[in-house]
Amino acid sequence: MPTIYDVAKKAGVSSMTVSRVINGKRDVKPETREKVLKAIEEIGYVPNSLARSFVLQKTKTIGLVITDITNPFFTTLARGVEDTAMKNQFSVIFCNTDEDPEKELLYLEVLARKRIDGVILASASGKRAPLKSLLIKNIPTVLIDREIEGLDDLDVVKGDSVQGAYLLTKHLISLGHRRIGIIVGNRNISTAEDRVEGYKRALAESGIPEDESLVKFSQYSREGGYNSTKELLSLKNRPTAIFGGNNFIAIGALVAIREFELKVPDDIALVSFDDIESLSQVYPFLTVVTQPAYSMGVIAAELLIRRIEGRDKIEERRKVILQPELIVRESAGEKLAEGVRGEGR
Amino acid sequence: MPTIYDVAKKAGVSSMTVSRVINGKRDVKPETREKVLKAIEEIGYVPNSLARSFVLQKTKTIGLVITDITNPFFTTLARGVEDTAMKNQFSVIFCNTDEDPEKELLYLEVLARKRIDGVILASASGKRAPLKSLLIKNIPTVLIDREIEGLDDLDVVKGDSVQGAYLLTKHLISLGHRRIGIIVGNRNISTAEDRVEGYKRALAESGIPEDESLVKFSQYSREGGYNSTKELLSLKNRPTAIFGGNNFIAIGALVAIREFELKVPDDIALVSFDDIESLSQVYPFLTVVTQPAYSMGVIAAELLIRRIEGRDKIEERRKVILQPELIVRESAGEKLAEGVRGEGR
DNA sequence: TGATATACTGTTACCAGTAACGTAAAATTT
DNA sequence: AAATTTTACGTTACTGGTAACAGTATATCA
Repeated sequence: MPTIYDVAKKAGVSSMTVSRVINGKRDVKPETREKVLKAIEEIGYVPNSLARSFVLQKTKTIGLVITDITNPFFTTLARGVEDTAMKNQFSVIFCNTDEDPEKELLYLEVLARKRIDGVILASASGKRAPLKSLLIKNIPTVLIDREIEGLDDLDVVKGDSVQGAYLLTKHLISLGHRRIGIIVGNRNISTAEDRVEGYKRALAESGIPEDESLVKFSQYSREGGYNSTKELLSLKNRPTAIFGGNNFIAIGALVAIREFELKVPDDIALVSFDDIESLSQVYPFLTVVTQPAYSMGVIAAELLIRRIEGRDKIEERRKVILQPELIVRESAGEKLAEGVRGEGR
Repeated sequence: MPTIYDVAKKAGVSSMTVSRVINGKRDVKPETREKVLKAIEEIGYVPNSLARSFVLQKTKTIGLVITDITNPFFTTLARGVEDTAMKNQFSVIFCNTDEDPEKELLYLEVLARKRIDGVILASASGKRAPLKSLLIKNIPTVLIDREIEGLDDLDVVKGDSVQGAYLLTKHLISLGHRRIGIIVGNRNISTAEDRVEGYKRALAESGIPEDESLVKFSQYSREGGYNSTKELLSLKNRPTAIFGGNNFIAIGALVAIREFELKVPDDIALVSFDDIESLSQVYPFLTVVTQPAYSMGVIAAELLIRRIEGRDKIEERRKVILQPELIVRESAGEKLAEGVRGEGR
């Protein structure tokens, strides 16, 4: 593969002149520029950003570490990150951790070795933070969706899980539900705790006593939703509504509910944190709280890139909290509820 | 950031010895290895793969160029690619072209500059192939999902679109439909042509005359599906069934159908090429032909990596064609159809 | 016991760019 | 016309690894 020296020789100039032409620097006579451009064309020269990155100590690449690109929330978020990166001439390396802290660590190590300029991280590690090692190595990092305890100096872009869960729970309560099961992810993950907190706040506000058997810290996955829902449905005093802590949990819950030969919303209500766009467009059924995933990705990427480019040198740590939105559809039995509420229950 | 020389000095050895330890080469005395490992630990050394890639001329990175990660088909495919890459210690840079050949070209240029080891490409360019320039530069490439005319020497992994469309059309015909509208992507894209071909083959086999007004080369997007469906529904002689050329088109079609205040499947049948997993789990309604997207990603990545590692030196170009599967659900009016067929229509 | 093989470690050169500095020629100022 | 500035280049050194080769010390062999 031809190098900058091949071009230089062909054009009868030094490699520095070629370098200047490629990088659009001034200090090159127009005729010289033409000569060089022609040589590049003829030779079919493609600059080697590897070498460039190596001397400049910047790679124009960021890492995106999420749990699963297959989750529509992260898909959309990833799209926001990529679009923004692209706009700023950055590339994105993407990594799926599957909620496995070890895999996360492995990926971060790889990314650090590649000397990426920064990381956007939806961490699976939560409280235990072995990844500290990495972050200490001074890679600019923006946490997304989830916070990490003990790393309070990092930028964060996330949704307001407490408020979202509060809204959703309130909605269920307003429809007459008093026994509401909630299923969230692993206790280590900040969103899991936050969503339970919002849920409990709504209960408290309505004077409904907490029942720990209705609160399931499980996994943010279909299996998690499925298993925990079966547990909830097997309770002597079965809940009348289930709050799926994310979209995958809600899907798993639905499968379990179907297995119990129950109907949503007639026999049991089901709501979800995070929408599933492709579903809602076809079948606007699930009542959900939705987060601006795309914006989240965009904002995180912008923040990170600004940090990388050093435009934010003086600035303090940033924490961006985006507000969720309640979208009422049918899965909580809204129509039925009209009547229930009408009876002044 | 510490370098290999810092480690070497600390351990009292040469940089080569450190290099050997890092890369697990033999020829290092156990005690020396220990010394080096200790120094690495103490200094917090992270190898610089940038420098390594630079001298070794390989980056352990592949590029994944698709049209839109937001499309569940590509999401799943991407996951297959990433998992396989990860397993082989490769990273993945991902790129969304939005079916824009210029963006595609831009990305390929960036990837070439980064000296990635290979590309997996779902091209938006189709017949015009400006990307030839890139491929000529000898980057191992595997085409995925779509072929490119004139580039017959590249490996391909794709679904059998002709067969898939044939199955789906046959199914509609078996349910009594004779006027079937089909909407696919841009004519440049191989899957668009293939799907129309399969559709026509099924029609011909059943002695149904072609009607070009029922064949829409549009865009593989919701808007494409939406607009073309409106056109189809505005025909004097409206089709009784619509074949969405991919999942996004089907979603757009559904929106348009709803706007016309038509019911699926009572007033009109709708089928789709490519499933939408999160939808079908919640609401198994759409009758579809589905492709093994994950496997497609895995196979493409394996093929590419084998090529990169040179294990396939002698081997000819590979073409892997995966078979689609018809999943009959409700959106083509299957139950109703029983009756229709019963009447021997 | 000397010759030869083996195990281990170091030296040198190179990968493809760019920053920083240097310099000659042209342009401008005095 | 000489001095000074500006323009347009070139030279050198360096980025952090590794391949290839070169030792040296120790083990094995004839």
